Amino acid sequence: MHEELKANCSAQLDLSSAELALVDVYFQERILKKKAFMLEEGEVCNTLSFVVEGCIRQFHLKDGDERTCDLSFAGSWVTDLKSFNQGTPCVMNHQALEATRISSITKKHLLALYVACPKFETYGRMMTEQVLERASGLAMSLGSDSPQERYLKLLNTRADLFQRVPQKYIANLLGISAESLSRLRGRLAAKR
Amino acid sequence: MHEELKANCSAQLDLSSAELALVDVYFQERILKKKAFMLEEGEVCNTLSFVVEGCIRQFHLKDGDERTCDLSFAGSWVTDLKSFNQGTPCVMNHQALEATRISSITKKHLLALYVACPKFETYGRMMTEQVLERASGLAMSLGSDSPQERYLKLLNTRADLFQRVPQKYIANLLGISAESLSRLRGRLAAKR
DNA sequence: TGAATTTCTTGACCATCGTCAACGTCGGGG
DNA sequence: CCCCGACGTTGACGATGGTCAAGAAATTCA
Repeated sequence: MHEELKANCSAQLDLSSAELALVDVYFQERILKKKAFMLEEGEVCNTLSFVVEGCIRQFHLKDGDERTCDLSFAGSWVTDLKSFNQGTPCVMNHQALEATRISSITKKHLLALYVACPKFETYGRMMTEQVLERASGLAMSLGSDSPQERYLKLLNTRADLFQRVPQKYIANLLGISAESLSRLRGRLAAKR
Repeated sequence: MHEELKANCSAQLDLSSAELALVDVYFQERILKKKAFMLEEGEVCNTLSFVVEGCIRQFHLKDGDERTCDLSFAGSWVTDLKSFNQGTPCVMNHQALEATRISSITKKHLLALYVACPKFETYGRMMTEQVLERASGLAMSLGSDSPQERYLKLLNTRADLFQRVPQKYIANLLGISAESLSRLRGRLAAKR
């Protein structure tokens, strides 16, 4: 149980096997069917989740249609940090794009885990940093790069996405419409 | 000394006057002349700064010209969080747009302050959350709203910016060129 | 105050984007 | 096995954006 999560913990923290066993105590495995929602806009996000396999899409509704803001795959942490921290309603829907398995911990359990083993606080801080870095990277790219540059960067770093995820979601992530992404790809293909 | 910072602390934490006095011990006031740099791209950011008065512009160079990514005014915290936390080189230049006064604390002093009075850890967490929320808000707006929507939102929430900050920097922040912002304003003005 | 610099606006031109609509393809569910 | 729906592509069109260049307006500084 929670093998992948434990491996991730062990890679970052120096934990005894007793400490590592705490993961089984406080985390819970959840299996989401394709298209199932992990969290809906307006709810309070009271869990922090580690994606074991599959993919979670974050989106919100803008004038009635969906805007995909992020995609998270195995090894990533997913939560609405503001909602989680402050208990306010969250802004994003979190939906499984594929059959997805996650290891989740509730806020209450997380705090208990911190008490049981303070080393995990370091881990918590690192999760926050991961989420923050992701957000600032997105903001910087959206503010400074052209759609084409963003597309090429994504293609270079995460070519696998295009095999797994419908392009319309990727287009959203790049800040353009699905049609524009299709044309952008066409233009680039024509050039060589 | 540090009156504004202390007021901000007191508003968020319940501190005795002895605890509040720690601010004077660990923080340092800095005065930046107009156009002075607080931090340059590539350096390690080892301070966390509270803007007392004035304005800090964050920008980075993209193909030789500047991209303003954020503007911070009195009451905001400024740092390159990733660089600060991990000791890596920062990505942004931080420049005073006006004569600016800040209360700064180094990483070393911050850790010492946490030891001297753990209540400040809560404050530290809140700073991180403020920075994170700012970054995600920017990312969401850049990904989902049109330049015009972003402009109108900014005008509604921070109309004062346009009195203080050159439009070319605001244009950058909105993700468009200075000329486009000028035209956008022209279009909107023509409509009423 | 007056000159120099910076900032803002405007024009011209082309590239790209969003939208609406139509159409072909593919894959899963009945 | 077939059909329906989701997905990707393409076309047309108007709107908007980027860039380069020039000039007007405002600000700065000596």
